[in-house]
Amino acid sequence: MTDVAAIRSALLSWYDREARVLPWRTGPAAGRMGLRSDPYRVWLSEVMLQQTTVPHATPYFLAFTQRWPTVEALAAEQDGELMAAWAGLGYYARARNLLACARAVASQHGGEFPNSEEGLLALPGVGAYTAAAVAAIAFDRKANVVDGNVERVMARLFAVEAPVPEAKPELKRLAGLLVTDERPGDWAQALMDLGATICKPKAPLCDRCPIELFCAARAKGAPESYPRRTKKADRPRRHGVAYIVSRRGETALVRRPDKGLLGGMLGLPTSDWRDRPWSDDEAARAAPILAPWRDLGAVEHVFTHFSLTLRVMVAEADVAGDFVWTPHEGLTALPSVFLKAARAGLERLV
DNA sequence: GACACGTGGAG
DNA sequence: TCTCCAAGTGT
Repeated sequence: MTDVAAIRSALLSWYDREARVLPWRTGPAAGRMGLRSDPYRVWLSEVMLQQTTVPHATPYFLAFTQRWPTVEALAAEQDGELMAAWAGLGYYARARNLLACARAVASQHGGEFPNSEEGLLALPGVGAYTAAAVAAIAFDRKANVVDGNVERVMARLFAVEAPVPEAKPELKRLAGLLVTDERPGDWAQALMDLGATICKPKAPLCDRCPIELFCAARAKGAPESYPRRTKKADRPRRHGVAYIVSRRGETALVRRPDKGLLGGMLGLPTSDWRDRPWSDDEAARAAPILAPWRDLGAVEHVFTHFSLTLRVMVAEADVAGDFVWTPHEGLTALPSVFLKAARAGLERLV
């Protein structure tokens, strides 16, 4: 691997010129002065960015850091407030783990994040990637930071023929060959920036790539065909009913159990989500209260592992019950699937 | 190792 | 419309 030094030099130079300005990054000037990023902000950004695009996560990052400037402030927040602030970002286990992690750091680590990969890895919601990323970016520790971007860059740089996910260990090994003690945080971010802006999944911009000359996939003429992938299984469809119980301009919500889909979030009461559609009678029987239900049509929503056809039913009912009553105009801090159902329902209600 | 777990943008 | 997939983790 005589090219290691040349590849590193080319990519780090590119990063020094082209690094994107992102709210969780300190500027290159601060980096040269030896200033590290705030571990809290680095950690928060890394968790938010898991399986999530920069444009989607950015407004949440800004809102969170304004409202909770420190890990202690976050640790002191109520569960429900945190979950509401996370609504719309998806993968809600991240939010539950975020709070658990903040509380662990506050109560067991004196408010300071562990500064080693191993220590970070022990925290809730911090896996191999996030531990390595925070260690490298916030603490300047040498770490092999491997996310989807890095896997793609490695698959192309070395023209790895094995398909992912089978090739993941090999891709990680290859990434490790390029890691040194020099500028670990910048190296990790350079590699990820390259993957995000140049070495994109489709239509990579090879003519702008600083390491094009080293790229085996480019030499073969089909960089976009890496990494090889195995076919994905078809996404099944499920059917459910969501119920809008309306009372004087308010709607009944329920807190979902911590485990499972949309865990810990507020949502509309629903039936089970099953393989077969729901008839009117079945929908009425599965409802949270006895009432004259009106059919308001259906909405479609796609989750990672299934598609959902969700019928929306509405009833006016002056009931008590174990509900969280929320004004119609306040139905904003909900998972997107319920936002979709509530909006469709309330539109058609008028 | 396989699967559960959200969402929205791009092509 | 439809497929892909984005700075992954927990079980």
